[in-house]
Amino acid sequence: MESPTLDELTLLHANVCQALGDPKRILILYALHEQPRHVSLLADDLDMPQPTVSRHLAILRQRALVTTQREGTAVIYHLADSRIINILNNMRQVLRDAIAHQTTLLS
Amino acid sequence: MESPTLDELTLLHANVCQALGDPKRILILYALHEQPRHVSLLADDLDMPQPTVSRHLAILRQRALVTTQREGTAVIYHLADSRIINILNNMRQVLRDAIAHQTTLLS
DNA sequence: TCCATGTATTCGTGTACGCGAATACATGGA
DNA sequence: TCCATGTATTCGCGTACACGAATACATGGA
Repeated sequence: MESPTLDELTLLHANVCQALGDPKRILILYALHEQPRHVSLLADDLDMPQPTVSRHLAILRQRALVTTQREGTAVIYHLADSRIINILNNMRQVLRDAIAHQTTLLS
Repeated sequence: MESPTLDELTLLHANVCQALGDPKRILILYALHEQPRHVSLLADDLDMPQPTVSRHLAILRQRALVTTQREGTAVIYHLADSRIINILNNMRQVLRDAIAHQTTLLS
């Protein structure tokens, strides 16, 4: 494992942010924080097709935002780092404050 | 200004994350945190074409991540909320830790 | 081995993004 | 008004993403 240059780190950084840039993935991360789950259960709970959930989980896994653990035929997904939820919550608060300052976000 | 539903908030949340999901925009935000600047100076400092910087700034402005202030013909861009930098730094730390745990992020 | 359960992948399609190049627009001074 | 400076937008193109549908793959039990 090499130590990445600043540009490489910025690129990885952007990749992680991009992974967060989809509403379904945000819902998935919050759901996994509440309780690790296997794919089908997650699909049921969030009312999404199983292949859709699987694809999004693959992206999150590739970006190291979630981890997996096999259990028979099922694969349990966990949030990789609970600080991710803190980050998401912080962003949400900044967003709420921005809305409160009557920007044109909702147009 | 209405208060958004959970889904609307999640969508706005994703929009903000998506705005962070580009390496050039991350560099722009860090640069603006260091010092508010007008577009051309930012373009010079970051070695990007002026239209490119302008387009990225428009996206960041639309997502309420930066604010503007006219000064003659120039437009000074400011970071809207310094907490954004905290968030980015936190993400970067999580990313560094993930790399240290030898995931396959660099493949 | 065959089947059931659960997960991942492929295919085709429509949409959205990012860019370089060129150009339009806005502001202020002569 | 005309020009210079600085900023925003349009156009065309190539790429990347997200989806539904269908299907392939993996695991464990009978």
